Formats: sequence, C-alpha cells, structure tokens
Amino acid sequence: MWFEGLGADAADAAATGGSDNAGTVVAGSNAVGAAAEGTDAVGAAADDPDALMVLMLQGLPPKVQMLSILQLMVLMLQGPPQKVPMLSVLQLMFLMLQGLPPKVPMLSVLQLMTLMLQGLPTKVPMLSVLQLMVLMLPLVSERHVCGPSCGLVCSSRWFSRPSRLDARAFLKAIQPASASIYIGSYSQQNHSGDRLREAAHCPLCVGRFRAMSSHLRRAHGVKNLHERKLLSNLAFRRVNVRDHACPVDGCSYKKGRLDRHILRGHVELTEEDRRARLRLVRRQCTLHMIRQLGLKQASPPLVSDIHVEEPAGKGRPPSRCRPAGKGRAPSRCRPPSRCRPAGKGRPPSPAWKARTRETKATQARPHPRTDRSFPSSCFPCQYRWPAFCGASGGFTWADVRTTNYQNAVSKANRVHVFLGYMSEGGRQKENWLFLDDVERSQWWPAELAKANKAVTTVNTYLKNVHQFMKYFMETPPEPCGLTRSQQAGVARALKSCLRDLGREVVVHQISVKEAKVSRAITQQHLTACKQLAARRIPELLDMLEDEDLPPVRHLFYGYAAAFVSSIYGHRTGVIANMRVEELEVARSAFPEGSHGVVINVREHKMNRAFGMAQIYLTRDEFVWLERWMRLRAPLEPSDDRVFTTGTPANGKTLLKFLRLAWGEMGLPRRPTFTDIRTSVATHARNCHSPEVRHKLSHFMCHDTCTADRFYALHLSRDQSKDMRELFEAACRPHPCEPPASN
DNA sequence: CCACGATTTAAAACAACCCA
DNA sequence: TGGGTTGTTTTAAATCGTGG
Repeated sequence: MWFEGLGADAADAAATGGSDNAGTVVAGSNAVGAAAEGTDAVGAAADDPDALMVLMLQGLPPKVQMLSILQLMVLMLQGPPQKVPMLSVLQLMFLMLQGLPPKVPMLSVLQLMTLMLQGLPTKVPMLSVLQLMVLMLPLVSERHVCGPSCGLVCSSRWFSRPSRLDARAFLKAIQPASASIYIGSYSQQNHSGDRLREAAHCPLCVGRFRAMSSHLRRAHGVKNLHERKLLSNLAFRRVNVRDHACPVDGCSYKKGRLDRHILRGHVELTEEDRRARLRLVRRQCTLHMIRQLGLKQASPPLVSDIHVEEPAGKGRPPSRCRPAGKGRAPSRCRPPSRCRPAGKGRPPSPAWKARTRETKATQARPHPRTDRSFPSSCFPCQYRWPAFCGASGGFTWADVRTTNYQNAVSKANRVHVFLGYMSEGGRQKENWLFLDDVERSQWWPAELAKANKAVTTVNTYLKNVHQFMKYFMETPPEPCGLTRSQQAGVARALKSCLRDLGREVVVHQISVKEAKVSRAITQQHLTACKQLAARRIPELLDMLEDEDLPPVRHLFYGYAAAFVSSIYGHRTGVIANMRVEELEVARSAFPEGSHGVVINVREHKMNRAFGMAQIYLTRDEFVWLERWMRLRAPLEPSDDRVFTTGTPANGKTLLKFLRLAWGEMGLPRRPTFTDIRTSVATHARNCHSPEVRHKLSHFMCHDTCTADRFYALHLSRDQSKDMRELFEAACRPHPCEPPASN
C-alpha cells in the first residue's frame, strides 16, 4: 500500500511529525533543526532558515535525512519557493507519501526541493492531479486495513453512491493521516478521520465559528491580515508555546515542550485545569505578538483590543498566569444576530446540498450553466492542508484558488463523474472491471451532450478521462482486475470518441470566432473610449478629492481600466495586478520633466515568457494615477494593488467597473477585457508591418504566431479582396504558355 | 537524423452563476 | 455582496509527423 515505499525512519518521522513539531509553523521555531540532524553543515544551519535555504540552493550532501511532511511544510512556509506552483508542492508531498517510483533516482527531500528551487521541474514531468487521484483511488478499497505505520484513514463510503459522487466526501474518506496533521498544539491532534475543522470560540466574543477569519473580518472589522491570523490561530489553538516557561506555581520548567509538559507532567492538576493553563499561555503569547504588531504601526490598523489587557513592553508572556477564562477580552462584537454561532443555522452539509441540487435539477429545466445533474466536487484543501491557507510569503492562497486549484477541482470532478457513470447499476467497483464496457464509455459524450454541455466542453471532459486512462494503464491500481488489453480498449474507445468529436469541435470553434468578430470593437469606438476616458478621469478624481464615494471610485476604476485597455489591449490581470510599489518604481525611474512613464507590471499570466507587462503613460496621464495614490492611502486597503477592491478576485470586479464606465460613455454592447484585447490585436495585425506587429504583440504579451493563429479569421473585406486577387494572379495562365490540351 | 511546421495537450484565465 | 463553483476559452508548450 501507500506507505510501503516510505522508509521506516521516514514513516516514523511522518507519523510522529505531527506531534513533535506541532505548532512550529505559527511561531517559526526551530523544527527545521530536527529535520536536518543528518549532516553537520545542515545542523549548523538548522536554527537559521535562511542559511538552510542557501544551503539547499548550493546543493546538499547526499546524507541528508528524509524530512517528515510537516517539516517540509515548515520549510515551505519559512521560505516559500516562489517559482514552484502550489500544486507541484502538493504533488511532491504525495510522491513522498507514496514512495518514489523506482525509476527516479532516490533523492532526499531536501535535494528534491533544491531541484525545485532551481527551476528544474519544467523538465521533470510532474504528476498531474488526475494521476494523483489515481494514486489515491486504490485506497478506497474495503480491504485496506490501517496498520501501525500506515496511518491512513479511509473507507469505501464515497463509493457507495456511485451515481452521485461527492468529491468532498471522497477526499475526506481517503485522506492520508499525514495530511491530517494539525499544525497546532499537541492537544489538537485528532485521528478521528474527520478533517472538517471544528468550530472554535472567537477570541473577541462568545460565539463559536468555523470560518473564524471571515467572522473576525465581518463581525469585528479585523482588517489586518496578520492580526486576523494571530487571532484565528489563537482560536484554533495554533500557537507555539513550546519554548515558554511553565505557568504552574513552583514549577521551574522553562524550555522545550511546554505543551507536553503541562498536559503530561502536571498530573497533580485536573485535566481541565491543565488545559486551561495551556490556553492561557497561548492567549498571552498571542497578546504579545499582537502587541508587537501594533508597535510596528501595522496597516490597516489593528482593531482588536485584547492586547491592551496586558501592560505593553514585556518581551515575553509572563510565566505566572491568572486563572483561565478570566482574561477574556471585552467583546467588540456586533449584536449577536451578526455573530451566528456554529450549530445554529449552520450551512447545510454537502450531502444536504447534493440532495437539494438533485431536487432542483429534477424540478426545473436545466440551464446550460446551472444544470447540476452531474455531481460536483471540490478539493477541500483549506481543511486538508491548513498550513498553506494562511501562509504569507511568495505565493498567495488566492492565486492557487483561481488557477491551478480551480482547474484541478474541475478535472478531478470530471473523472469522478465518469467513474460514477461507468459504475452505475450496481457493478463491482473494487476490481475496476466496471470500466470494461467499451459501448457504455462511447455513450458518455452523448450523455454529456444531453446535459447541455457544449461540444468543446465534452471534448475537454473526454480528454481528461482519456488522460486518466493513460495514467491508469501506466500504473494500474491495486487491486485491478482489468487486463492490459481491456485497459487499452477503454482508452481506445475514448480516443475514438475524441476523434469523432474533432470535426464538431472545429465547427464550434469557427462559430465562436465568428461570434468574436461580431463582438469586435471598431477603431472608432476604441478611440472614442480613450478620448472620453481621458476627459472623464480628471473629473472623477476631482469628485473623489471632495469626498470618497465608492460608486465614484468604482467608476474611476472602470474608466482607468478602459483607458489602458483600449490602448494596449492588456489582459485584465495586468491592470488588476498593478501594484503600488510598481507605480513608485516607475515614478522614480522617470523623474520630473520626462515625457512619460513606463509602468512594469510583474504579476500576470505570461510573465514567465514575456517578463513584465508594460504600460506607457504620458506625464499627464500618470498624474491621474498619482492623484489616485494620494486618495487611496487614507482608505488603507488590505492589499497593495493600485485598483484595489479589497477582494482577491480583483479582475472580476474590475470587469464590472469597466462595463459600468463603458455604459456611461454610451458605447455599444458590454465588452469584456478579452473583447477589447482581441480587437486591439486584430487592428494591430491589420494595420502594421510584420516587424511593427511583432513589437506590438510583445507589448501585449502575445506571440505573433499565436496572434496570427487566433486572429487570422479577422480579415477585412478589402483584405479578403486583396487575398483573392493574389490567388487569382497565381493561377492566371501566363500569356506565353500554350493552352492546356484538354 | 534533423529541422520545421502541424497538431495536441494542458495550464491559465475568464465569465457566469450560485449561495449564504 | 463576496466567496466559491462550474463551464468555456485562450494560448504557451510539448509532441508528432514529414520532407530533405
């Protein structure tokens, strides 16, 4: 099974990592030290994460011991390797759990991480999420028995409802124990298999909540991310108190494992008393950290006042403590109606949701987008890998949610749906024989089409499932009753469906392109947009300088986005991700008196290939942004995006504002950023020489060949006429040539 | 065998929608 | 209204096929 490939030491480390290193993430203690005991060099760097990272980059000696998963996570959090996409980290973790495949030379985890940091994974094909799913599927077998070193928590629950698979339940059912390691205090550990985080007491009021961060933000107005994180960690007992002095009178214990010391050592106290003392140390530790945060004049300003409970200025929470529970802060909570305690009016369970959907689907005529006749799923990553959720540093959780994460969720879901479809009718699931039904698999596209899926969507689904089958064939799960030829048969059937679908897909794509042409924005409208925006933006800024009204601000965002977009056709992300810092860099690079300013935006889709997206603004235009920056500062937004909306899904909101402004300008239709981009690209292609086009495309972060391929259909009438003349000229008989004999 | 164009794959982005 | 999910499109990168 899964853990067989994992060496005994490493398995032990993984199994005990949860307890031994619990809490290290929160306060960043020296858990890495334990990881690195293998070599002197690493040992020396153990207390200094930066030094360790440097060491890793330099290449490590081969003796380094395997790290436990938790230790790896700690490493990640302490020095998130910015180049590595989130999923590959998860994939690496799964690889580790499964034991490395025999063909891969055995590397220590640190060496693997070194490779990843050096950017090699582009050459090393990473496992796709689907492949991971396949790896996970065998665990679902009833026969799996958790041994002492396995620690897997799984059941065949999810397979009992094949027609309506619930990926949440599925993932919950098969989660490996290592993924359920709590990054929290020892007492928090829980091997019950239920990964759903329990509701906890809010540190600022009496309510119990599961979505603590949301509660803190909405109910208490805790806008500062760090403050919210500290409070949330306190609520969920994720505070590292190991190195603190024992609060029990007369006890001289000072360092090491305070959590274990209190819970196991002070047998003279009742269990409740022991826990209460631990709670208090955690609370005081948090107060201390919040106080430190307050001293740094954090922005947005802190709102919780629990840190004023204690006189400021002490370096460390005192070892003496008041009885537990009495130090609770005065509540700043809004009336109880806003603070809905968990348990009352709790959101419906996924199972309930599934039932509701089912009912709805049967009652109403399915809408192409809203049809829920196929099961939905998701990766409950926020519960399975809690340490990543609030990780600060190189990557943001929001990034993962919007791209890799969403796509992974979709793909996994499609495979579930397919497996569910194939196993309908009480077929035996454990041996996978239900897949050996070529005819049924060939009906799958028709089933999807019946559910109003577009042909391209059906195509995507088929590709996902085909990809799944390919991986299945390469690494058949245990137990698998399918012979090689049966597996190949299923894959062939899927492939042939894909081929059949090919023609329809092309027709569909052409119609999509036609629709795109019909949405194209004329040069006149683009110019009008630019001129109107240039006139309106200063007016809006004047209004904002008088008074900050959100509707005006939103309109300003919309006009600014429309202005930039209508000139350069940049992606939404380029405008949405423009950062204050980047504006400041632009300003300092082009001092007063220069004719304009270039803003380099770092974070957008193609930045790996094209470097940074660039926006050139004249002095006058840049002044708008400078005025906005002055207006923006007092608003104290939670992120550093220039056009901040206070939400991570910035582009989505920006489109709304763009359309708002577009409407106000009296321009036709409601274009998206992509429509504008397509139009700009098309006009650029039509008006300029290849050389100029290449320059323009690069500015838009487009490949010319890509642009040609996707915008080639957008020939104007005159161009088409020219084209025909060229063809006719080529085929016109030459006057000197003799006429054809027949 | 290699270069180069064509085709396929899959990551990433986007937009609409749902729900609490 | 914001956060989350799903369906669809866009497009870079990988792979395949073919002619020289």
